[in-house]
Amino acid sequence: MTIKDIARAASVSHSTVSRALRDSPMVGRETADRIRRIAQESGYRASAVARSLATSRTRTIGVVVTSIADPFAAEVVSGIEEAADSQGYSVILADSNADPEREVRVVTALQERRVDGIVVTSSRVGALYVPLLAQMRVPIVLVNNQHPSEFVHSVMIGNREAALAAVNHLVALGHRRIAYLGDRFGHQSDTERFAGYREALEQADLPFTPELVMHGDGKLEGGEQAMCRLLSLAARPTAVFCYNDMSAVGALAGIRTRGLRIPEDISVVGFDDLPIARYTWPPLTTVRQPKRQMGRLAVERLLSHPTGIEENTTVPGELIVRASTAPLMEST
Amino acid sequence: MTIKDIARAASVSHSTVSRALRDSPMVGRETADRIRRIAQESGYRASAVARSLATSRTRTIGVVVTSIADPFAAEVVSGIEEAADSQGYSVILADSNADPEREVRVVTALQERRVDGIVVTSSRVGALYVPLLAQMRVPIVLVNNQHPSEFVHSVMIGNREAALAAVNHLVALGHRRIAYLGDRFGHQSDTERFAGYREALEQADLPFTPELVMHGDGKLEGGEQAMCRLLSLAARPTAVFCYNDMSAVGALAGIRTRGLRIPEDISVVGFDDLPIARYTWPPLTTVRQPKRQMGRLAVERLLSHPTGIEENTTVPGELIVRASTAPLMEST
DNA sequence: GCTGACTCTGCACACGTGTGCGCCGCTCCC
DNA sequence: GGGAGCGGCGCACACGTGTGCAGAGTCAGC
Repeated sequence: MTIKDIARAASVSHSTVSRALRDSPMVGRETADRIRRIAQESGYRASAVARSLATSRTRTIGVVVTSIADPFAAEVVSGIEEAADSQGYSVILADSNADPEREVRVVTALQERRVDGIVVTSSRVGALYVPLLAQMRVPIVLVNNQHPSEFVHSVMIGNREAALAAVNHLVALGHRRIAYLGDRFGHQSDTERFAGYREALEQADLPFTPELVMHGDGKLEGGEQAMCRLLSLAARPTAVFCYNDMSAVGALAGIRTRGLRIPEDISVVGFDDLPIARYTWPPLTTVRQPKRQMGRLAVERLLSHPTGIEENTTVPGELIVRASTAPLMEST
Repeated sequence: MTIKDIARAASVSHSTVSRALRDSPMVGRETADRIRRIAQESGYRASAVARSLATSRTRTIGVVVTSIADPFAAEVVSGIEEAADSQGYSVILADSNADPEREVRVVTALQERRVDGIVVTSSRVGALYVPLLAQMRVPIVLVNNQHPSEFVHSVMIGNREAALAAVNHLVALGHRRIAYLGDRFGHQSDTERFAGYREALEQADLPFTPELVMHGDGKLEGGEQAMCRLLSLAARPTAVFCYNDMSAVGALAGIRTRGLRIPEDISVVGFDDLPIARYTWPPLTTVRQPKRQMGRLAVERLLSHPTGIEENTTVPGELIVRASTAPLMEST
């Protein structure tokens, strides 16, 4: 069932059909109506692949994630999908699963599929495929990451400021031994949140203690393990600022396994404000990222700057205080 | 940069280049090597869209989800991606966001993009787009859902048996007032899990009490609200079997807000075994679904049964007993 | 040396849609 | 009445790759 079949049925040329279906003013009123009726009745669906070949635009965007099972990435992708759909674009999902070999494979695939743009979320700085991406003549938007290069835009959260606010919150509650539970993969977000942490300590005239910095994997397991290491310290922290909510939830579990109470014995702050954050016990104090909106913004940047100069958009985080943080107890 | 440019550089016809790059035995050894070297050096990437047009196969599979932000769907998609990648297929993600209008839009898009197959996960029975799907001449696999139709395969968990085992576990612990916290969208999974619940009651000679059945939305909010309704009953349940882990986590929060303890006052069982289930407090007793494997299986079915007769694959669930369930206390 | 078989390469067309340009017929105006 | 202008339509080619078939070249066997 192609455009030619419609043409035959309507006794016109295929060009006229093509124009009629695309609402071109070049075709007469009733001819167009007749053609559209026939197309409708026969259940005709234009071939996007033929159209792509002819127009050299595919109306697809590639989305690269480290893992779609990561809730943060999933929320961002949800926003991307929404914006893409509303503009008539489709999303090709490329899950690298943090496997370097697979990273280059999926990026090669996106290149062959001639996607009109690429959004990369939660990538590691210096990942193998970044140079590959750069050589494609296609706009790229990095979410929560930056890369010095042309064709690369970014949508970021104000990491340093948000981390500063989160740690200031702990300081204001009287905490002095505040740990940082980071991520070990060298994300730019981690570096910047850590910088905010240090800045808060400095502003409060608190000493920076290297032992109070531990690295997880940004996931539940790593968060728990890193927390356990923190709890084994001779002088353990009374509060922890975590790289993200998943780490924080892991930390909550680690703390409870030791028989300690939250927030009485130790306060915990996360980052992301995943849906689950309201439902942990106790509910998690965290920094809200407008994850869906960031996804939508990424698509907007992509489609409005076909190949312009680099542009970096920063959205603010918002500290959400719940019950996992409390004033320092006198006992310590 | 096309196949013709390579042809010119190698002083051969474009046909020979096409064959050389596809490792056809029809082309001479050193000619092929020369062509491949030139292609390599010039960074040539074949156009998947032109190839698709010529071969009328796109090597893409469409994945329809109600929401990619749902952790169960995300895990399944992760498995789908993995299997697709290993077979050289790409995934087009179509997130319907439970919006009927958008459902038909995304399915139309998949149709126009000429995907080679479709996996639908967590759909609602009788969703608007199911007939649309059926009329495409493309293999379809439903995950945790079935639909009587040709071209439709399915990969399911043994819902009834698993639910039976879960509720039997509660019965064995001495519980007699066991609630079912379901889903209100009419998923087939919900119906089947509910059937397993009733069967377990029957086998244990326990009466079925309609008030003990409440419906959430399969997400955190709905789980909490439904749980609150259950706790408002004059004779409240001592155990709850939940449709899925997200509902269960919501239920945990609802129970705690009432100042009750888990599992001392009330036992909770989930379904899915999401990563988070090990990290709730207390860790959640639940039924494990091999989510990634189900995704991989779906792709396998898709690619091995281009258009054969309908085939239904069922994988078993596994009860994982953790700390959210305990023997009934004497007090009640 | 001729013939047949085999290897390698190129020609030409196909896939389905978009589009520049030319042609036809009508209308309007001088 | 003739020419200009214009609306409506078709011709032909383009997009980049795959492939059936024919033809050119080589080699071995008789």
